[in-house]
Amino acid sequence: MNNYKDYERPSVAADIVTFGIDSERAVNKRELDSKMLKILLIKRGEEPFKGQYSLPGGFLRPTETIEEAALRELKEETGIKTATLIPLKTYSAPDRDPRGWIISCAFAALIPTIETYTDAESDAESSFWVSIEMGTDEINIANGEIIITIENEKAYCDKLAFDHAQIIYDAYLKLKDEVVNHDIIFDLLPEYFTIADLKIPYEMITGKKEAAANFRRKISKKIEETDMFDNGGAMHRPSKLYKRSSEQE
Amino acid sequence: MNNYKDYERPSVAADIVTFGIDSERAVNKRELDSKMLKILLIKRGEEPFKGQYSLPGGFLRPTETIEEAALRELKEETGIKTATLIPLKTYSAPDRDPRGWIISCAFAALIPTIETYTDAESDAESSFWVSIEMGTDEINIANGEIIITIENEKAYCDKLAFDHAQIIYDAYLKLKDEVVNHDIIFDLLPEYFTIADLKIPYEMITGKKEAAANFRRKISKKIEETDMFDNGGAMHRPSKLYKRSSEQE
DNA sequence: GCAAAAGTGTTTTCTTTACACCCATGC
DNA sequence: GCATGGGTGTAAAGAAAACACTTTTGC
Repeated sequence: MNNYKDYERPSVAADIVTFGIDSERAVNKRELDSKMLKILLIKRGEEPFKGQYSLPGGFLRPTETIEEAALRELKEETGIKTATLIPLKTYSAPDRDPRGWIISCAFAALIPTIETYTDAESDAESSFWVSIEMGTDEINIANGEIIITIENEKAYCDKLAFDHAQIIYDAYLKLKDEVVNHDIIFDLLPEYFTIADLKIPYEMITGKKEAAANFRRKISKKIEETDMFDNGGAMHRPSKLYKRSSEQE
Repeated sequence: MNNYKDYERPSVAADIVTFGIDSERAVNKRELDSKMLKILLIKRGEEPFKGQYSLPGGFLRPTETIEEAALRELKEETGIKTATLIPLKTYSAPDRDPRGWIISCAFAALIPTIETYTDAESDAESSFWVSIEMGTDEINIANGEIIITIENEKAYCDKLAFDHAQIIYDAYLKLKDEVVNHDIIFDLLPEYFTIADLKIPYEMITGKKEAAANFRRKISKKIEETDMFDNGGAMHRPSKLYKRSSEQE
């Protein structure tokens, strides 16, 4: 083997698909609060892909790990200070970036309910939350403004820069897999939550409706009752607040 | 954002934890064939970590993806031509390699039964298969010659170079997770196999014994009968050979 | 009272677990 | 015959699904 310095080196970036649940208080007291799964995008102000959307991200520095780089960029570009990071794959097609040889370590980042994180704390003008919904062969982003088409596991979208359509698709699949197999759903919720807070995002992400009584039983081992209640003045019985069960898995 | 060329660039390597099932025909006809989960290691002939063990791997080239780099290095260093690659995380601690700033995209690679791949086809003198067994707080490699100690998800071993002890530990956990949740066990088997070929590795990897009758039922939906039988002259009823079910999941 | 969602109970179905038993083979 | 692992049957226990019903709230 030759000396490692003989080899050309790529630039290494971290790109982040940030997921959050947006809870908008219902205007009409007869309705449930509307909950949406959202991701963070950036509108690109410069070339390449000027005017298109991209994921927050940036380059790895010699003094940090790639996870630290991801969190640093997330903070710089969106104001978010803490998040659960889930590593996705590394995107390394030689032609994925027209600027040159740049590979990207992609992450999914999960933050507890969005409202507590945006506006007040955000120092980023350019990043914004958009809704994301998974269909059978497409992903609908920002209520139809951005549509990712899926064909044979490949994702296409001409409004998203680089291979970010593919990264978003892969991130969504990973999120779903983690929700089904590893209780990661709790990382999208605040410390205290109602059963509905848990059930609605769960159904959106997995794409499957659950009967209320059955869902309650299924997750009962993973949560603990508190003696608090939540009722946004809605016209129905108040919901008990739960927290994540303290026993380890 | 500045021009990307302003940033210093790391060397990027791919390191591979190659898993395979080694089936040694039993000497005594009264015994079952012994099956072991094994991984591929390399004895380092040069500094750093001269004399210690490391994973096969090498540097990413500008014309290939990191997956292609992993498969190329696997072929060059071990003679293995095809494998199922599972991406692990990227290891990027700034001080992980004493030679300089080198980050590593790690992969698990799964190959069908070892014997068909080694000796005859291998053009690598330096790589070799060693057994791997997971205990509660340690990993036993090569029948006790290499012991990885686990403490709080951190892996330590002074016989393994770089952070490769940690990579092997993470790879094992990932393999286990994939076997439990995603039927990846079939990628460790040849096209035709007996129920025992399936059950023994499954139990070794998951660390849980399954009652034979129940295991058979559990996996019955995922396999198809053939009209072939396998009996290495053993003193018991011959085993029917099965293949993976052709229906997609 | 009424609508809406929270929450409980019951029955049915399916899957998982445990265990008893028969089958085919080489010696 | 006998030991060994391959393979089947069956019953109990547990989890998932379906559905009917009660509770608490704001108007």
